[in-house]
Amino acid sequence: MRILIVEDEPGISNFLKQGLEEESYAVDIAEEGKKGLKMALSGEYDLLLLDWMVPGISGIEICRQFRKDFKDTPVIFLTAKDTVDETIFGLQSGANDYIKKPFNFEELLERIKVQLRPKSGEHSIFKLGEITLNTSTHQVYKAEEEIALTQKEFALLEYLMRNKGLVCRRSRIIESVWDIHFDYNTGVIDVFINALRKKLKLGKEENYIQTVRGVGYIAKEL
Amino acid sequence: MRILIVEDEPGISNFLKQGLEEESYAVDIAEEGKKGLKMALSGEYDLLLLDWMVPGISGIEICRQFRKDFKDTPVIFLTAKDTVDETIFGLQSGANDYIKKPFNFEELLERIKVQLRPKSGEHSIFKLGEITLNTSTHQVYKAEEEIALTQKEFALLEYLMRNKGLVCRRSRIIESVWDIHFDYNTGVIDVFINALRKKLKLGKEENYIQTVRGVGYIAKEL
DNA sequence: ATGAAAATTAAGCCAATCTTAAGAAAAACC
DNA sequence: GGTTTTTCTTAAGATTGGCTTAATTTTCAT
Repeated sequence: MRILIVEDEPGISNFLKQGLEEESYAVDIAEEGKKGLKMALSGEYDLLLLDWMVPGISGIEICRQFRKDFKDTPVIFLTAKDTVDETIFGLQSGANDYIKKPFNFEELLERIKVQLRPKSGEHSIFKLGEITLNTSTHQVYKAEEEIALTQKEFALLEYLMRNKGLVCRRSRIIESVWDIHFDYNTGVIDVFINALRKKLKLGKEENYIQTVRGVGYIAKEL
Repeated sequence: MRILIVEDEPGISNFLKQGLEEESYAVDIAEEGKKGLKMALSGEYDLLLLDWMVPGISGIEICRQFRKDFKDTPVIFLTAKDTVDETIFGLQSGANDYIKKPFNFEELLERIKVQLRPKSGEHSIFKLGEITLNTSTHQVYKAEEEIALTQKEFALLEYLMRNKGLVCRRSRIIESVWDIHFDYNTGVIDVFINALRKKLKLGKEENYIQTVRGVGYIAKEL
């Protein structure tokens, strides 16, 4: 899941970026309005976090422009203002939610999850055979045993399990998990798939993570 | 732990009742708003599950009324709606969480546990291996020996022990222990973790406080 | 059998964390 | 009020462990 933050205060944006990345979202930051709008219109993002006041174009204007092309991508405003009028104005310009600064990170996270849930059917717990992955506690179990995974391993497994039963193309994986949008002819994915299979002890009997030659990988029940 | 469900569809409420009882919660059901509010106000319950739409009084109104008298009892909304307004109203009326129908039972269970966790802190004594932490006397023991901790050290250890077995993200720690809601890329947490490990004499043999690279820390039994 | 794709392994680099120490802030004391 | 003591925070160097690359081996499809 990719999130774009349009916010000119590095303190806030970096805090958000770090926090959200710990929740395994891929996060980009635009510090200025025009650039933010341009990036948003690229269509690469699943959710927008807009500051009300940014240099260049205002958050409202970005939202309105963005809505012309993207009807379904959720937009959340970060706002210092909390008058009813501003709020209504923001919602009318097409925002899905707003949160007042200073905000509690967990609340923001909940709201982000709510916005993304309808699209992705997000649950914090995913299952694949006897493998259980819990995004909120960042833990993975195979049967009763806890499996220690690194961040990238976790993010990759989460991506595969989120898309259980669907073939995941290498290009998509590298985009979502690594946030790379250009050429990717390295073997990173292979290495991490390898690590996952090893740590999860997936033999030929239980190859929950199968390779789809020339395309990518698929996580599926046997 | 007693849970009250206010929900008019017998299918859903009975499903919940059965599932929750298997998890050894005591569950009562109110099928109608006014009765639900009355039962809730009896003060016998540790948690409320409110359907958004019930005959009589709406879930929101129940929540609001209930909050007047009970500030600490968690309320979770079961809602078919997920529009912005409803969500905001729900949270503003004092709900602690909400979950959208149709929901995953395990997810609901997780959320219930999260809400009830702080209450189990009423015991005020937490244990982690041979470490004992008593919030009411503000004392920490390792085996028989008392360990003198400073405020922040104590707060950090308490946070970790309250969340025993769960990965604690750095962003959450800095929010809960330091009350910092913005940029936090200082090494404060590291320093205090270090101090804790030193004072508690945690070597590689008994690393009750483990670091989870890129995410945070976890307190767990070995 | 052959070439392309994927699996596997090892090694260097880089970033996260640990550790230490010193300065700043707060609390306790006189 | 000022001094001392304790605690908190910052910063810098050392260390660890994860990420990535790249080279080699294996597998697969034609």
